Amino acid sequence: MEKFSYEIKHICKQSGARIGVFHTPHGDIETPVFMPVGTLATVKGLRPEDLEDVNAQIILSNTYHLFLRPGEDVVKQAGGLHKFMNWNKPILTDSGGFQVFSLAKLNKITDDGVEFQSHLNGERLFMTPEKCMQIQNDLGSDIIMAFDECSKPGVSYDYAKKALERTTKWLDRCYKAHKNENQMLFPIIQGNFFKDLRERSLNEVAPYAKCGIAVGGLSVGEPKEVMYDILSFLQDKYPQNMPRYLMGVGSPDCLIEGYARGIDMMDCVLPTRIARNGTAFSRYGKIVLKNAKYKRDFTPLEQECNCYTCKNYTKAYLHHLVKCGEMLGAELLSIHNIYHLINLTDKIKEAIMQDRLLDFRDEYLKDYKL
RNA sequence: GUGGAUGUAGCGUAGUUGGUUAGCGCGUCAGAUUGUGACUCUGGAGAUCGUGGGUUCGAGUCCCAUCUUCCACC
Repeated sequence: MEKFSYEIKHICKQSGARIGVFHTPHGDIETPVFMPVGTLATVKGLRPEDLEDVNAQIILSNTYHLFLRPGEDVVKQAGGLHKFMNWNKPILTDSGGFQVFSLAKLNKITDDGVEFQSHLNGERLFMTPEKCMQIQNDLGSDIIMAFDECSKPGVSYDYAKKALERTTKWLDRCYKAHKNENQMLFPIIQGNFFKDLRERSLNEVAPYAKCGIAVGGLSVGEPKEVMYDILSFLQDKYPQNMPRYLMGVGSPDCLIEGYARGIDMMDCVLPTRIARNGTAFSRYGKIVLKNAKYKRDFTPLEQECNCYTCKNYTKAYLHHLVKCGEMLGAELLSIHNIYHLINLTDKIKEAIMQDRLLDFRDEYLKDYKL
């Protein structure tokens, strides 16, 4: 019996957005799904119980970070990532491809792999597709990502082409090195902002996609319209019978726009990062809790929100916590922000079910301040 | 009462032999954050330099008076 499969339950007639169930060894995931990010084997500020409370179905963790600290051997010895961090639902690990480019001091990219310096201590290290697979195999996540090269916005056509070709070659090596049938390998589509390169990348990596494919290299600083345009272009070209994962997105508006373009899975650090800096999502836009106008606002972040934070705390209290730099403020805001995106995804599911996601988007964005 | 010290933004302070628009930290106000280096980054507002007079081309800086606070002595 296959350990992974994807069942499509409904396709929105208006947008093409899908509702489905992704079966994995650690349980089913209803899509569309928003995945909170837990880089260092913890979603910052939330206990696993909190994640359950906000209805998180799957979380993300990170190969690059866990490789550097504590080391994949430690996680393996602990019995795998699920046991190590006490989270028994599905986990997706990012490959470290992005981090090697965004965090580490990059020394050299060759066809063989990437030489980089650890952001922790400057140690020179070498990452290859094979090493990346070995680390993710040891971590024991359910979904593992291919080691890719995420080219930056603004690079030349020729460089973007070279990066996508290398990504495909590395994918082939990932595929050959990966043996664990309890882990699904997601290929990643690159190609920067050139449509023909995107299409080419999709066609090259699709044969390696068994139950899931990802779009990388977007939401890296380009205008949103550029991302939406690429996503629209790709929408009818993906393999149909598997989930599509848009990496690193997003904000509430990006979630809606992404799902409306046939994306099934997204992840983003935004809800937890802005929470740590004192900002909350709301139906009408961001709430910056630092602002003085909340000093005596004894109402919840959102009256109608059912999250733990909104049910028990006022904006005045959150304002106080944020102003004092108290960690509870970051925790409560993280809970709310993740709940907000997951709850929004639930509303989107309803709209897909009713074949009216585009109407829903227009209604939603009309009152949403970007 | 006498002698000494002190006074610069809400708080703490820098300011050279007198020399452009009085600098900094905290606080304050507002923005940013998208496959995560938690507690970050960017920007704004806020000072008739205790008060009054004098010297000087020019005074936070020098002189006189006065007030505040603190210390010591009677």
